[in-house]
Amino acid sequence: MATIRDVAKLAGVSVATVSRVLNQNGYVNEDTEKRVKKAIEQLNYKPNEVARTLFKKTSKTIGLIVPDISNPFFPELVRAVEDVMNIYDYTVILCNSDEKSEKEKQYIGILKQKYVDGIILTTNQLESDEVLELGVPVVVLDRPSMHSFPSVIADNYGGARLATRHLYDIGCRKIAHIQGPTHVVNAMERFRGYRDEMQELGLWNEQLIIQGNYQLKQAKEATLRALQEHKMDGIFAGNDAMAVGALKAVQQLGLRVPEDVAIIGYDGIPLTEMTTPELSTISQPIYEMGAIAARILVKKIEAKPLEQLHYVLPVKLVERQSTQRRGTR
Amino acid sequence: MATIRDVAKLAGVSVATVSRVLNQNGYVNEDTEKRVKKAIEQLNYKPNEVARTLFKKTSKTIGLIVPDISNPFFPELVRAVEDVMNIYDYTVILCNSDEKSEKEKQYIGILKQKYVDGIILTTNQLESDEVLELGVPVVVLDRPSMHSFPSVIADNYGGARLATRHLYDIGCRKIAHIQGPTHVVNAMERFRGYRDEMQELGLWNEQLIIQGNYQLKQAKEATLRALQEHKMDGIFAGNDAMAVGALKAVQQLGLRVPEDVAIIGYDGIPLTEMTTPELSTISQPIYEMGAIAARILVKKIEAKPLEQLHYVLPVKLVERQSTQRRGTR
DNA sequence: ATAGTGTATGTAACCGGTTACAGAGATAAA
DNA sequence: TTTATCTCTGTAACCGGTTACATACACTAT
Repeated sequence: MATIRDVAKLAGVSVATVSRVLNQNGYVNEDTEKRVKKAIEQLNYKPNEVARTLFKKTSKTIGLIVPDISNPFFPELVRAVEDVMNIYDYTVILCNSDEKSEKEKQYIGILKQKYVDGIILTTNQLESDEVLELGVPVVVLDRPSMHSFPSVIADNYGGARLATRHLYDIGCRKIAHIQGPTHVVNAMERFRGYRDEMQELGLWNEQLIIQGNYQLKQAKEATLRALQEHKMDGIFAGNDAMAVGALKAVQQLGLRVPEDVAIIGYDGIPLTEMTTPELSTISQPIYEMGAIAARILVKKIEAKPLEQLHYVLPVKLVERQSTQRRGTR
Repeated sequence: MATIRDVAKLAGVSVATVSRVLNQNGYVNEDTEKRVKKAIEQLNYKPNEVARTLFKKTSKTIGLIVPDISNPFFPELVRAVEDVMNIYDYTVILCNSDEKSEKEKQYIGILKQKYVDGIILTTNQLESDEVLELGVPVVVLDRPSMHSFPSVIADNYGGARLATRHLYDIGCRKIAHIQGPTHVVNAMERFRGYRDEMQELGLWNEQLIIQGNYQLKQAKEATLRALQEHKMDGIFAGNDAMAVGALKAVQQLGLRVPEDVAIIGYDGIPLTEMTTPELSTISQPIYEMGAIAARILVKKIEAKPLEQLHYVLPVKLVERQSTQRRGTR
């Protein structure tokens, strides 16, 4: 690999001049510039990013910490971040934390050592102190913001009310909720939305709460048990995977969806279009969330002002077959 | 951030000694080592990876180029790579190429500038010259190897024969194949396996080939048309997404799966367990493929000998409801 | 004639590590 | 006693860029 000194020698100038040509700053004579450019071409010279990083203390790289890329919610989010960062010439280091603060801390340490310019964090485990101290721009994604970090989330509370209300509107009166892990903030927000809506409708009943832990299998098992113990005609699942679990449970007991039990999920991952019947869901603007987080991070890195610190994006009710009923009931 | 010189000063030694302590090489007196370690602790010193990289020309970072992380085949693969690389203290830069050689080339250039220690490539577009010249260890994943690069793939040809044979075994005689893009090598391998098996069974009929382009929607449309034109009692889809498309088409026409038309997919992504009926599929050891590719890359980086250059991993028939028939026919 | 400004380029320090090399003391071997 | 070897440590060059500073020349204003 050619270095800047090779280029300088070939062009008959000093390294400083080559650097000036590369970075388009300082004075350089037109002819000199041409000579340098020709030398660069001839040697197929590409500046060494590492040397540049060492001096400039900016690596054009960011860290993206997600719980688990193989959880179907995250690929689209990651894709969005990568797309936007690519536009601004940043590279993305992907880290899977499994929601373990151990791994998160470890990764944050490594990322700092590599001089990343910023970090996008999808987590709710990390004690904020650790993050606060890290001296690198951070954007919190899909989890409520800690302290003063910019954050991007969707309206979990509102979405949950929307889902619950939708089941009511199509005629459901015994509406169960399959709940995600109690330590995950967005799961609790969705639960709150469900509870408030149910109370307002005068339908609240604690027995209609099912624990699904955001997992298909657990949701299915728990729904099977619940269906045998209590009557219900609608299920609002805290995420789409659990909605599939519920769907399977209902079908396994010989009940029809949506005729006997209507089901609605949450997230709007592609999977919801693949089941039979297709699942209604509250769709989050996943790609947009990632894209906005990335853009905010770039702004923070470049020390530009943010128009807004906390973004709460609207969600959308997507009606599909699993909540399609003929008016009456 | 403290530097090695800060540590040296605090411990009353030279930077060379600190470096020796850090890297456990050269002679260092026990007492001195203790003093240095104490200073490191006190300053919470972490060596600057960038400076280290510049000198050593190894960044403990690799590049992973996939077509599109939001394609459900890849998250598990990426996860596997990340997991294994993490064990060996490597960090992973994720790149989405969209199968465009433009983007691939661009990324490869950037990765080189960042001194990545190796690259895992999931592609079939890149002209091998470009890759050959890049002077960085490369492992080719999920696509047949180019030249002398190590490669990890699953047995596409054998899997396709297995799928076709399975449909035959459960009684199907008019077995259609939904084909992936003709420029994608593994799609063609699967087609070849289907064709050879069909010819051996004496069932070969060109009219039973459906173009699905690896896309759910296109597969569904094409299958709808095909079902109206030709009789068929079995469908082997080139990937799972297209199998879902076929399933939807069959159901939309009021036919039953598996009674009227049996369906089998390919890949074994989690989605196949979520449909109703659940989809039979040829399951590739996705995680293992990623993990092996990562391990090979580490070996190449560390210049250790490889036991094997080309890995062709076995696939597995996963029988689910979509091909479940009562013996006779 | 002189000072001031803009243009053009080079020298060398610097970023924060690693390591070749040199030097010094201690110990063992001849 | 001399020499060789081992242990321990420091100095300084190096990795490949960037940039502060110095220098030099051309041109303009006074």
